[in-house]
Amino acid sequence: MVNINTLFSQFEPALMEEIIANGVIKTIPAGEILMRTGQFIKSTMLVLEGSIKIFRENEDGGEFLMYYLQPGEACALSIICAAKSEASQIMAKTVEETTVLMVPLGMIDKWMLDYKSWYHFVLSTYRDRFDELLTLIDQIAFRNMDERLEFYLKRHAKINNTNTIALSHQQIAEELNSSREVISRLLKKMEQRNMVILYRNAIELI
Amino acid sequence: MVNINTLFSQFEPALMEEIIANGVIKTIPAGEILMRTGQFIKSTMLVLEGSIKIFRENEDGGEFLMYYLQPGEACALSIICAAKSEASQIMAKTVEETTVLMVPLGMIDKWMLDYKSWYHFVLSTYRDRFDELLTLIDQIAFRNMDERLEFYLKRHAKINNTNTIALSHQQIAEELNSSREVISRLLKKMEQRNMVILYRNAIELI
DNA sequence: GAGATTTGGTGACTTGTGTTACATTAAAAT
DNA sequence: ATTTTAATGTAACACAAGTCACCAAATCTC
Repeated sequence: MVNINTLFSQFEPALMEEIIANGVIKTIPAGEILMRTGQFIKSTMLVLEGSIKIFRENEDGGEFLMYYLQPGEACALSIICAAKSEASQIMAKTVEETTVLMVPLGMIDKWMLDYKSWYHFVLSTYRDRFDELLTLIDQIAFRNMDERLEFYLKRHAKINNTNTIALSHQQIAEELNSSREVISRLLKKMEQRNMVILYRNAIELI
Repeated sequence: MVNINTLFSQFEPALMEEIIANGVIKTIPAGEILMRTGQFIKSTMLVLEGSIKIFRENEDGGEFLMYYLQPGEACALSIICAAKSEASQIMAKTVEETTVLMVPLGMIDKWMLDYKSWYHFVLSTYRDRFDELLTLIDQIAFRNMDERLEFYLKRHAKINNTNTIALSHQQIAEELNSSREVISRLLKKMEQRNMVILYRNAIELI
């Protein structure tokens, strides 16, 4: 069982009680789509365990990575859309079995006024996602694929707290909106420069 | 004199009074830098007249366009940047003579709790900028330069409410992080397809 | 174990776009 | 009016990255 109090220790006790009273804890298997482009958002969620990938789908079904939601984080877009009851522009999918706390839309507005810690949490969530998008724009606007790949691998390693990235070249290519051959080629070059060791379905950073 | 009441008609009277009491109206000449990468922000601003360009500077001084702030809009980033001690990666600059209403940062938090219309305004500002960044990511991740140029011209025309875009090829190239020759080439092709008419320092959309 | 599928490696080619170099024309400055 | 500067046109080339074709090895399925 996840300890919500530890994960969201910044919340004041009264807010925590309300969250527990109004929220629904749900465990979702890996690879499930949580939000589809154009879909209306009925509730927001706080991630308790696992991780959620936020991405944009291209014409060929490639899942262009925007960022990951980790435990202790919330979906910024759902909070914003909640206020306006508008359709989402992005897709969300669990990358592993994930436990979330679903919070009804009505509560979000209410808590903003009632709890300073919630207000700061929401603003900080929004700020962090904004920053993440700025970094992404930086990458795709100014960096070549070799730099983007390196950045991607390092970030992946950091998030999963390991030096071994368990992904196929094909999966990486899709998340970077590139092609398998290009990624294979660049990875081989990185291996020759002793930056990585390549295995089947795995890449070790050194 | 600009009519603040018309521009921000959604604000409740009490809020409007506070805005007028606490805000400072300032007119800034064209081409002035309002926010520099890494700068600390002391106040946020509501645009009353003119327009402000939000962009990212690349190594060569090119001003990669993110979006424009128009009358009736506020700078979402100023709130975001203020709370973060780390360097903001964006810059803001007036594109024409611009009148803004400067609001001390302390007021922003306060009004969020006191005035529902302010709360909705700020959240809606966030949401709109987020949307704008998503559209930008879409463009640079999935579109070729010809499509991006077309999108850029149409948006520019729409914002300025005219079919004639008064920009040099060089300026356009910088905002799209491309080069002058490439833009000239693509514009010529568009002219041959009867999509535009090219003048010196101006492009007419047809 | 045989065949099918997934994953990765690689060479040849194509395309989009950035670069270099220089010419031409319009506008501004003198 | 002449000179200077800024804006635009264009050809030739370079390079990153996408595509095609095919192969080899690992893994899964029956």
